[in-house]
Amino acid sequence: MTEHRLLRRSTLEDVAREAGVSLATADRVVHRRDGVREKTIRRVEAAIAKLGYRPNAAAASLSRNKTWRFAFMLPANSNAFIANLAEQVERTSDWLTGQNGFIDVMRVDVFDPVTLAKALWDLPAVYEGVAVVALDDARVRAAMDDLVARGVHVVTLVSDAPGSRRANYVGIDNPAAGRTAGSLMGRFLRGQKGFVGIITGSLSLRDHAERHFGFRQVLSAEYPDLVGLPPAEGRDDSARNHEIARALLAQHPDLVGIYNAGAGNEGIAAALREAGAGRDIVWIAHELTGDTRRLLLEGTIAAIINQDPGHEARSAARILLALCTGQLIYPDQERIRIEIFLRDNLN
Amino acid sequence: MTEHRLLRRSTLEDVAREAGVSLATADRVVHRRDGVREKTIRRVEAAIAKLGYRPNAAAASLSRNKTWRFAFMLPANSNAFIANLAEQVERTSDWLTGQNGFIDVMRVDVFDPVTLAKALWDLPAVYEGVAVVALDDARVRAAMDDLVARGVHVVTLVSDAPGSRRANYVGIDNPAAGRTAGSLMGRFLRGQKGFVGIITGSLSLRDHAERHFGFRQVLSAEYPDLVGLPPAEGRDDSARNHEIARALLAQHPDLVGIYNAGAGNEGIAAALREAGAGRDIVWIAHELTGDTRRLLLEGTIAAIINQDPGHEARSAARILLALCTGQLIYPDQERIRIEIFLRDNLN
DNA sequence: CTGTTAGCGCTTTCAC
DNA sequence: GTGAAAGCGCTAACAG
Repeated sequence: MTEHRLLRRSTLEDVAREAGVSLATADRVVHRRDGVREKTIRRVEAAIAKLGYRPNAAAASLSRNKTWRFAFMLPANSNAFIANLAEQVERTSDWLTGQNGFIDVMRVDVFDPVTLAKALWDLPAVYEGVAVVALDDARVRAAMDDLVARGVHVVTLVSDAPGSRRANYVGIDNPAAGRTAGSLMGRFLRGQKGFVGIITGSLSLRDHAERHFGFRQVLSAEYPDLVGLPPAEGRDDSARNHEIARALLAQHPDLVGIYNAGAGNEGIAAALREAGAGRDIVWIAHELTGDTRRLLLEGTIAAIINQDPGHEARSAARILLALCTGQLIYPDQERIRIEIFLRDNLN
Repeated sequence: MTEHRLLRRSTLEDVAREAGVSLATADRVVHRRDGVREKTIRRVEAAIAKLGYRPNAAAASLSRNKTWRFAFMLPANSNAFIANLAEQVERTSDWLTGQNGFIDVMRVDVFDPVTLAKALWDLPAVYEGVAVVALDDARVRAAMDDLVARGVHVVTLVSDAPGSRRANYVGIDNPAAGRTAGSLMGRFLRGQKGFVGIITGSLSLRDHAERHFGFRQVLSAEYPDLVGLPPAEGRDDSARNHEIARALLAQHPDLVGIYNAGAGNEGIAAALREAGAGRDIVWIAHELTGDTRRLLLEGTIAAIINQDPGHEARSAARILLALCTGQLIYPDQERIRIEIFLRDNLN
C-alpha cells in the first residue's frame, strides 16, 4: 500500500568509512578519475551500492563554486516568434543565475551563413557552452565543429545542422510538423476538392523546406482531392505574404486552403479580409504569437502548429548545464513537442 | 549586440559588509524574520538592491540540511493512464532525491470519498507535502483543509477539488479539453449529419462531467447537424464500454462519431472491429497509452486529447518543494497543456 | 596511489 | 536587536 524511503541520505563520508578509505579516494571513484587501485575502486563501488549513495548536487555545486557562461545566438531580424524566444531566454537566464550560470545573448544574422560562421569563429573563449539557431551550411557546420573541438558544448536551437558535431538539437521534428499540418488540412477539408496554397519563408531554410515536404507528402498520399500549389517564398515578410495570398485568391477561385510554414501571417490575414467572407478558406499557420492567437480566436486561422519557446530556452540551458557538470539528461523532459492549438485549447 | 553579465555573484557576506551589519542580521532581513530595527532593515535592503544580491539556492539547501517528505496519493484501481502516472512519479522521485526530497506513493481507492477522506485523515504527520488525485466531495475537502490547517502543503493532481484550501491544482482545464474534443469532432465531420455517442467513466467524476459539458457545448452551439446522444457511463471499464459502443452502433445507423471522455478504450475498439469497415466513425479519445497510440497509428482513433503525466508528476513535486522552501513558482512552466495528438505528431 | 584540510554561501544556535 | 561561529556535503589543492 505504502512504500517508504530512507530519510537520511548517505553521504560520501559514509561511503568512505564503509569502504575504509578517505573522502578524497571515494570522491575519485565517484568521478571515475584515475590514480586509484582497481581493488580500491571495487571496495568503494561496493560501499556505494550498499548504502545507495547518491551525490548531493547542492553540495557539489557549492564546493565547486564554478560559474558557467553560455552564449545564445539568436536571429537578428526579429519576428514575433523570435521575440518570444528571446524573452524566454531572458527568463531562463534568471533561473540559471540560481545555478551559477550566466547567459549572454547575441543577435546575429543567422540567415547569412558567412556572418553566422564568422560570429561562431569570433566567439570569445570565455564560454563553456553555446546554443545557436543554426543554419545547415558547410561553413556554419565547420565553425560549430571547431568550437566542439575546442571543448565548448554546442547545441542547436529551433533550427538544426544535422551533419555537425553539436551535442543536441533542441527543437521540433519539422517534417512531422508539416505532416501534422497536412493531416489537419485534409481532415478539415474532408469531402472537398480544390487547391491548397503553400507559403514558406524560404525553401533554403531547412525547417521550412522540411515542413513543406511533410505537408505535401500527406496531401498527395492521402487527400488526392486536394492539390498543393507550388510553394511561394515570402521571406517571413508580411507585405510579401500579402501579395502572395492575394494572388493565390485571385488566380484560384477553387482555393480551399492555405498553409503558411513560416512567419508573416498578418499579410495573409489582410488578403483574406480583402477577399471577404465569401471565401471560406482553411488556414493553418505556425507559432502561437499575439497575432496568430487573435486570428485563431476569431476563427480566421483554423489551427496553429506550435513549438514552445519557453520549453526550448529552458531545455537548451538545462542541457548545456548538464553537459558541463556531467549531470544526467532526461530525454523525455527535453523532447520538444509539436503542439496543436485550436481556439479551445489555447493555454 | 552582445549583452554581458557579472561573473561573480555577490553573496550575503557582501551584502552584510556593504550594509555594515553581520551575516546573521542580513539573513534575518532576507527572510523577513523579525527582531531587526526598521532602520537596519532599510540599510540591508539598500545593499541588496545595490549589489543585485540573489540567494544561492545550493548553499541554502545544503546548510539547511533538511529533507522533505511528500506523499503522493494515487488511485488504487489502475488503468493505463494511472500506471503511466505512477511510473512518472517514480522517476520524479529519483530526481527529487537530488533535492533532498522523498516521495512515498500510496494507492487509495480515490473513487470512494469516505476511503479517500480517511486516508487523508490518517496520513502520518511526517509529511510536509501531499499531492492527491482528489475527488470533489465535502468530506474529502474537509480532510484536505485539515491538513492545510496543520501546515501541510497540499496540491491536487489530475483531478481537482476547487472549494478546498489546496495550494495548487496540477492538471488540465477539463471543460476546455471537452471543447477541444468537440471542435475536432465538428471539424472532422464537416458537412455530415448524424449522432455522436458520448461515453464517460462516471458523471460523478468532476473531470469527466466537465469534459462532457465542454464537448456538448461546442457541438450544440456550432455544429447543429451533429447531435450528441445522452452520455453513457462505462466506469472506465473496457467490457462495459464494449457493450455501450456495440449498442450505439446497433441502435443508430446514422452514428458518425464517438467521444470517450474516460478510459477503457479497448472495448470501443472491439465494438468498431465487429461493426466492420462499413461504418466510418470519427472516434476521439483521451490519454496517450500503449493502446490508444496503436489505435491512433492504425487510424481507428482520429485524435487523442492528452495530459502529460510526466509533466504533472514533476510539476507537483516542484510546486511542493517550492512551497516548502519558499522558492518562486513559475506558473508558465507548471501549466499543464491540453495536448492534441494526431498520428503525425506522436512524440 | 592515498589522505588531510580549507572553504564554497548559507542557516542556525547561542551568546551578548 | 545584533553578532560570532559551527557545520551542511562536496571539491580541489596539496602533502605524503
